[in-house]
Amino acid sequence: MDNGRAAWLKEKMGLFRDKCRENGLKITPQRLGVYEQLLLTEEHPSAEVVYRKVRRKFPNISLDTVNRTLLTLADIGAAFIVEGSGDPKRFDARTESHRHCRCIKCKKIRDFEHEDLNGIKLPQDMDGDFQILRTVVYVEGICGNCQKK
Amino acid sequence: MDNGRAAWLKEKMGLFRDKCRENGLKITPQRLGVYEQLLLTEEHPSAEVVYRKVRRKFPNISLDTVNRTLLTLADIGAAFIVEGSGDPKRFDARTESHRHCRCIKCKKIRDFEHEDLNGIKLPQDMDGDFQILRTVVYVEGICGNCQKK
DNA sequence: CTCTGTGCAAACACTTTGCAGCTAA
DNA sequence: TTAGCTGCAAAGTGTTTGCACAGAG
Repeated sequence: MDNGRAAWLKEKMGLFRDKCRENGLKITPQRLGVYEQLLLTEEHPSAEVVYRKVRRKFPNISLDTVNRTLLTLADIGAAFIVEGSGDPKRFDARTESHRHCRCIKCKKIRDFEHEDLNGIKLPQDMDGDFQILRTVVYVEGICGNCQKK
Repeated sequence: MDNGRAAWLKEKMGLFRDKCRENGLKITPQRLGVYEQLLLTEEHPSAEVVYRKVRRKFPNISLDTVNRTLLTLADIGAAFIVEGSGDPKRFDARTESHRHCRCIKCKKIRDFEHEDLNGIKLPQDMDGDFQILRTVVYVEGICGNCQKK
């Protein structure tokens, strides 16, 4: 099992190097380290968490580098920013069921209704004991206004 | 139309007063002002934006009050915090399609797969020109661990 | 009168930016 | 060699907390 995982890791790292080259990015030890830690963790870590892990291997790495590297990874598609996180809190007084669509450029949020989304059923017991409070469905994209620019 | 809207607003504000009483909250001008602004706007404003609006009517209100009031509104169910916003960015190196479920207490995010969610179709043209980049579906709730506490 | 809510200020957490030196290609 | 990357420091933004006073009940 461990062997399989080691091989998987090696392959992933190789693909990552390729991806860096394709995008004209230099292959630095820090970059490799950050990516490796992100691959090896099951959590969906914040920059801070990655930082703490990477520092075991690169004691001199800075939090900024981790931060910038993670954003770079997201840029070239080697990682994702977990949906919706990061911006200031937004509030909504509409209590009826409705959906949001958010422009990633100007951050505007518009409401919309869509039938298919309302009927979604989820596993009521995920691994036995996760109490579901709400199911979030929304759409991210670029609004007409921002496309023109 | 304006009359209809005025009546609607009056009714909403009345219900809000009731809700405050039910929850043992005092009815203060600031609280009413914040809620009213949130009702009247179509955007999904941040605390800052609400603050600027409310200040036209209550020049002495502070940003903190707006902030706290909005959180209180969310607490008693008079408003919602728009999904996923507010926390630090989180990253994920898994590039295959999968879903997240997030515990609102400990902020842990776990992956899960669910068939129904993958087939979702969205209106390809919302109001004509919104370019959809991705459809986000996730589940919020309380994980087994946090329920025990 | 009492106790919650408000306003102010300070602390805090996370992110972003500028710059000088370093290093992969 | 040189363009891009790193590390450090500082500033910016949004949120939280502590406390004294004011105002709702």
